[in-house]
Amino acid sequence: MTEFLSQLNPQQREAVTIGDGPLLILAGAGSGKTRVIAHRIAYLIAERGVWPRNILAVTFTNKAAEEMRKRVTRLIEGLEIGSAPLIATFHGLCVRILRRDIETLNAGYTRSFTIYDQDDTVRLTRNSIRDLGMDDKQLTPRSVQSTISAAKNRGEDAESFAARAHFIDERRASIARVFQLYEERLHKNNALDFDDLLIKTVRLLRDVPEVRERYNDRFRYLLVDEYQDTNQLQFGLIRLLTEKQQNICVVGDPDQSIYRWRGADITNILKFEEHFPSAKVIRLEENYRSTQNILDLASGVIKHNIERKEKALWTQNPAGEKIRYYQALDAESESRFVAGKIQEHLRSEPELRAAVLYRTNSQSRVFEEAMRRAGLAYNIVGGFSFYERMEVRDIIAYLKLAMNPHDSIALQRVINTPPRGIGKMTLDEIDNRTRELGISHWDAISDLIADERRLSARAIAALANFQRIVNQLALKVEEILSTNPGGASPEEESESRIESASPVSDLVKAAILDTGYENALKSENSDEAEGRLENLQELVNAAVDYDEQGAEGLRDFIDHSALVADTDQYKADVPVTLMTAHSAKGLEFPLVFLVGLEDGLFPHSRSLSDASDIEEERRLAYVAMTRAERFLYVTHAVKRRVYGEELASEPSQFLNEMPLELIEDVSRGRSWLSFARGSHTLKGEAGSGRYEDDNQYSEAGNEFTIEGKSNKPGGSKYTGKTYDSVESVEEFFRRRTAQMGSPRSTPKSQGRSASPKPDPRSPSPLSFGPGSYVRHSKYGRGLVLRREGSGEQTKVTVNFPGYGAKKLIEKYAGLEKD
DNA sequence: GAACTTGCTGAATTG
DNA sequence: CAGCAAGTTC
Repeated sequence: MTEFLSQLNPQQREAVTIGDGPLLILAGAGSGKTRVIAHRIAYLIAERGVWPRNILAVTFTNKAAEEMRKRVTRLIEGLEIGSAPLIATFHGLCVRILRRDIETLNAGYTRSFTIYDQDDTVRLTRNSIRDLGMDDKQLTPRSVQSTISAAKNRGEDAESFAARAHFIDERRASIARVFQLYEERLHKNNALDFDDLLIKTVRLLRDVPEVRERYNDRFRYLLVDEYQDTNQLQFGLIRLLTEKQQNICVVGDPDQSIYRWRGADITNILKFEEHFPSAKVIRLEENYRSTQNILDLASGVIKHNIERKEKALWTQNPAGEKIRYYQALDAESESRFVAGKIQEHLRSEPELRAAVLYRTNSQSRVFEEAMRRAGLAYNIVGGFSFYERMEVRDIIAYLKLAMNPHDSIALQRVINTPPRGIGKMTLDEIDNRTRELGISHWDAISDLIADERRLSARAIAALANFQRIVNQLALKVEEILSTNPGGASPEEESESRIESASPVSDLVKAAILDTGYENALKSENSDEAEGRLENLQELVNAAVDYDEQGAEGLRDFIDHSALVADTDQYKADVPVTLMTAHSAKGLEFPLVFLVGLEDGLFPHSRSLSDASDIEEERRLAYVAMTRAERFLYVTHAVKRRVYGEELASEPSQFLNEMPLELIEDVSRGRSWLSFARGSHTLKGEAGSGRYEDDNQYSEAGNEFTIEGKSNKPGGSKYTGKTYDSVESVEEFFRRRTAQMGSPRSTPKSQGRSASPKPDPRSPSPLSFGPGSYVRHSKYGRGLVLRREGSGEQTKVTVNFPGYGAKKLIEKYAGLEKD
């Protein structure tokens, strides 16, 4: 059984076989990270006699968990083992623990709590804002919810948030009030949001020693994947779970930390050895995935991060093809290029799998269309997943309601879906009642029906109808619950019961039929309704998987629908996969297209103002590039529609950070790259000197510690020219203007690119067009990159050497012509 | 009360 | 260009 060790290199083998105690595996991209975890699990079971149920492996995504499960199963196939190791996502693990033990927390939650997903929490936030008499236009539910979530992730509760908010500003104080009401209502509804899943679990383990003890005994070996992305709460969870045994093995790569915005704390991995003093550290630095060229390209980019420790990732793979670069006119032509290239590759290698990686989900649509036109089978990961479809969520809401009619969010969602004559007036009345008596919406309905005076007979009838529907469904749930006690001992089960072979899917069917949902769709008679019906059929199919678990299965099924956010299980045999760079983490493809490499898109505009945000973007680009095994294409478009408006877009700075000698230009006509090359030789700098590091860091060895944020560079870190550098931008504009003048340049569309929208209305004397120099009192001399808006709101983006690009309101910036 | 129309504002990444 | 909310009409 040790034969599987022979497939590993010495470092991997050590990581797999090393004994108990804390272990940190620093695994570069493509170094066989998942493989090592899977092997370690198998090794623990097969060679060290660890009981599988004592092993817990935690991942971030369902996809990763799935993959891990598959690999482990393959490795331990044929062994006589009674149980399987638990491989789950953080959230999945928490649900599991809470479903069992939350009541011991004595905080008023019951084991049948509901999970609110993003959609639910935003609704709840909106309700809270309104009920506090605030304006949900000034305080948009979405942004308030994300502020709340960020606070919860920092470990702040409503009270401490409020205490601090007081000193900040009015807006913050308002959010604090919403926060409080939001929490109150979650609690009243016996509901937990995603953050609560972690928070409550940590609290449970912290406050209830018996429970902590039990899980410490149960999970004697804990393995964590993508450790660089853990946040404070997850760290807390890990520490509590390993308190006793200290058998904690984490795997991660600081260069692939891309979830800071979600509270991920990179110091978790950087300080692992401080947190677990007896920790051993193993580095995996040989890359098995990519060609030398791809690796060099990715390294060339990630090198520009300052908050980083140099790492020696290497490969024995051949240099391979050059990286191909394409400059497209717009998003459509970009997608056409990609589809065309995929076809070309498939012609010579029909088995090749391709991935198209973009920064934002909204980019997917164009590619989807291009694939369809090209007749390429594709699938999309992320974006609107199956479980986010309206009709699917409606049916789930009915099921939730059947299990817990006091779930007000679910109730509000479906009380009049399909339309059954419960209108605004009636709903308002229910709301009033709810508030007056401090009861749930469900109770308010009974109350109003009994009252008779407050509503018209017609409204009362409609409410009674709704009540009947939910009750009927609840009754079915109860029936099945009593006849199919999932999880009960087998003997008990075998006697007297008319067991349904398909309890869960039957309930889903009932929720579709008995609520009038199906009829409403059928009578619509449209293609859209047709599609929805198909989706619901699909939902029933999905439920079948849970039938064998009996009644417990319904709970699991509903949990699953909340926790499976990405369209998991992208079929590996489909030739093309479209997804965000984030979703691609952990995957690999022979052929990769990294698209939309434009300033403001990738790196995303929201990150431009903050240096460490840019660094995270760069890591994201690094993740994307290192997904490629053999062929990598990088593309960008010259213009793109944003908000339905066509805007000129500049090449991403990341393009300029790529070692240009590795790149082959396959654009039609002159491109940014030919410009970049031209300027390069013009300056007569030696190719190798271009990205020279004056590195204070690369020599410092392989300590994966951050060199402190104090890295105030006297200048920028490298001496080469970046896209941002004043000279290169200047040259770029010169080139562009020259190009535009030439009669052979592409007709009409190109005229807009150099200066987006010269506004005819405000020929202000203070207008600084792109390409001109300005002087700022604080930042000094800079070059105008872009100009947008008009009149009072004219904003200019100016690049100041040493400070980076700043967006300024022209009117207030006090700029002078230089 | 429901269906339709207009008008407005606002998208990053995920479990 | 969306998705949503308020306004309008039947």
